Amino acid sequence: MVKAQDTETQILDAARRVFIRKGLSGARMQEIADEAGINKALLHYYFRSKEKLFDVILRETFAKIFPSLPDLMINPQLTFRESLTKFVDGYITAIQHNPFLPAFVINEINQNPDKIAQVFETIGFDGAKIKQVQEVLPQRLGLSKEKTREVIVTVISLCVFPFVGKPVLKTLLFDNDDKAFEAFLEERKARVVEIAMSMIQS
Amino acid sequence: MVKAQDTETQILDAARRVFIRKGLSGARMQEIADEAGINKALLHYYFRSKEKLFDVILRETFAKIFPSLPDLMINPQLTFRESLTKFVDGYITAIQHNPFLPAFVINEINQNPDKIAQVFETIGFDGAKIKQVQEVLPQRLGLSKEKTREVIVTVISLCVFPFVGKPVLKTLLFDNDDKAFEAFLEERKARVVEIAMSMIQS
DNA sequence: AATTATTTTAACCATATGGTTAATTTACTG
DNA sequence: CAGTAAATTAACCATATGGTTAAAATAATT
Repeated sequence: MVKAQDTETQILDAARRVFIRKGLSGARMQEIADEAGINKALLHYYFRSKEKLFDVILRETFAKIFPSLPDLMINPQLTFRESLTKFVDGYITAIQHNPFLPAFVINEINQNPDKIAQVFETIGFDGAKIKQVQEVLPQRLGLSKEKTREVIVTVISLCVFPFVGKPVLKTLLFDNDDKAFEAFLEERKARVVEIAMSMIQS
Repeated sequence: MVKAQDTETQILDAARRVFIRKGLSGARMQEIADEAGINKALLHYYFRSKEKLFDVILRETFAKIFPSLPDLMINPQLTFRESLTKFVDGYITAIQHNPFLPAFVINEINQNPDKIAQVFETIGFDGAKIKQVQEVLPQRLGLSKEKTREVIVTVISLCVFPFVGKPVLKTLLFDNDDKAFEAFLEERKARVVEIAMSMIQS
């Protein structure tokens, strides 16, 4: 049983790469097996079916892409501005390391919205925690529930969209210059905080 | 030849629905044929292959989702605020009528970024027009090229992201209340303008 | 009406694909 | 080391899938 854990990990690594690149319907079990350097039957031996394997990856990816939003409010040692800066910085940096995750999640969730409930539970975002976010954050910001939602949607939109829209934005605004686009994302971290703060003050 | 045009339209209507719902790899020629109420061979008779049919839909969809950005600057009778309001309003409304287009475009373009050049040309966004946007708009706003990009990315992010992130946002912030989410989008039209304007003034 | 051209369909075809199985190899245990 | 359990593989299988074809139906032309 020395190789068991190892094989499982190899499969997950390969599956992650292939699923994120091609999506559920675009991925091929044979391709995953090849990329893992193992026999295709092993995929079923360890994970039973394509769907099951996919679900593991989807949940795992979800966990990566939903950083602890609660951190935004739970830490009372920091001012809100500091919390927000930390959040935006960490979030954009995380996506920079996995730039294809957002498009992957968006696509698969839109394809199968019913999965969202289970997936959220898997990562510990149950109803209780959701309510917590919905109630504690407005209190801390001294804003209405509605206004708080505005701020959250704004922050997330600004952090995530540039990554999913990258091919188009790069073509339209950056003359396909990768370096320039990366630099832009870097500057954005501070800018997003400014935009959000100005919403709160007004 | 009375039915020719009609059949072609029926195929396109069906293909649009299926491709946008399932994407290129998820769509099935048989499903498109069934939805169009015709024999599968007709799909190939009219459009040769799945890819060719898909490309027609992708280009068409692209045209829908890239409204005349140039309008933002060409019309000098309006103040910039008025232009922007018109743009944001029109853009969000357009997406409201086709809420799945953004996720579709994002997914397919990320899957195949090389297609972006041809697709852009098809809708008349050639190099010349792109340069025009990049140069005229900063001039009109009295901002640097960089700052102008910030504003554009912000506006597009804020307009588009809520639609692609809808399942997640609805669960997380709106207790899955569709009505509430729609109302939020409606309010957003004005809010997005405010955010963009405050960026310009500072 | 007869002939020709176009449109439509049913039946196929080759291949791809997710999944299974029986046998083989490797690792573990007494 | 023999025997058992777990891991791995090659060969299959049933079905789905994009695409083709030859014949039938419909429309256009003379």
